[in-house]
Amino acid sequence: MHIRPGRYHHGDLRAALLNRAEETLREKGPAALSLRELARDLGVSHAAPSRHFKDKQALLDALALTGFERLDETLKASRERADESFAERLAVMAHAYVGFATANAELLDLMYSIKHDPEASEALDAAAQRWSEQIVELIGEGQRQGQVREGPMERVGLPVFVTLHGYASMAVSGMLPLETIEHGLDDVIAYILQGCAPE
Amino acid sequence: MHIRPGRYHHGDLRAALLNRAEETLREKGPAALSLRELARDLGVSHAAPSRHFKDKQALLDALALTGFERLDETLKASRERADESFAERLAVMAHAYVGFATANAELLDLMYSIKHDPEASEALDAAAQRWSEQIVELIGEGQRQGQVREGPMERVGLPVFVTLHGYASMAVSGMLPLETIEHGLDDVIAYILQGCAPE
DNA sequence: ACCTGAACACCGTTCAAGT
DNA sequence: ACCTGAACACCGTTCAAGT
Repeated sequence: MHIRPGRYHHGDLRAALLNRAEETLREKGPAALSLRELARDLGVSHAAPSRHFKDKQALLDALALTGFERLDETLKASRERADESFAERLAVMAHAYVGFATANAELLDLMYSIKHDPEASEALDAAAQRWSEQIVELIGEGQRQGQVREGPMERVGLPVFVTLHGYASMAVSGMLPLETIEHGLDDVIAYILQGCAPE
Repeated sequence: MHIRPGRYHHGDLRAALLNRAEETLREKGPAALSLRELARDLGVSHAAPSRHFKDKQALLDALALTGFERLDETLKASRERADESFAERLAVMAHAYVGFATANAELLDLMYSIKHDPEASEALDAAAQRWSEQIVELIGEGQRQGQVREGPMERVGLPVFVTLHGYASMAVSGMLPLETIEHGLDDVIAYILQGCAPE
């Protein structure tokens, strides 16, 4: 078990905790996530995690943060695969977001869960803001190409944002039949295009 | 403490548990909800709840179900306040749904949380389906009035559904600034109207 | 039928103490 | 700096027993 001799069991217990937490979140759900079991899985004492996360909520917040970072990377990568037409770029981003959401359902739930601890959520808010800015850029391009109505971003971009988020959220919560998820997104994309087009 | 003599402490412990659970959910969040504390609050032993809910998840499921029922009533009531134009009816329903969501944020989160216990969620699925049928009716009226494009409901209604749900979901999760929530909905309604209009 | 009380196996968190 | 071990106050769940 000598991953890095001279540094106890782990070279990076913090990262190991986050990785393992995401696995059990995915496999057994949020209710089954316990700090003590995490510590057991990693072969450290049950008190060890407290050196890296002040409490369980801090670990969950950090986990949600990594989710936003990976989402951001996923969307950035997807944009390089898109051509220059607004419709195509919107479609690529929509599929990328919904794909991430369904592939990481429990994590997405955590990322958007209510923060009843109103401190420490600044970092999360900022991370959520960052990915919404990818939509802002997309909408801006659409406006320059005349595919999207003029107006301030809070008014023009918000509807697009909530539509994508709503689709992903419904898919994740299991309220949409699986075949609807597969075939419904293209209809939603067409509706978004029409909804934000100049009149 | 004789609420109903001859029937122990409570006339209806089940209902009392659900009521108290919703209060603490609203006031202290889902993490603070414990069966033992619920029992303590109601003056019964900690084992009493198990007579009415086989485990904690069963109580949460029942609570979510009451949420869907109240949502359904709220929406039904709102429809009586609307005139006959599609735009007006859509606006009334949108405000009613978003109003319910923000007034019952934690409960809405619970209603749409992932069911990692895939049993027993049939009743919840059915309840969610019931409120979506109110949108189906609305869309059907819009189609008959020529305000909404023709087509099967899964294709025409789904985009409207996910837009409203996405807006409510963003508002509930705290990702939208409060003033955006207030002023943004009317823009979203206009966008929905344009998005599902005949081309 | 409905509830109690004790018991069991688990938690999260803290804190002195070790290396 | 990083972790351990014991301790504390809490859980959810079960089950014999009471009324």
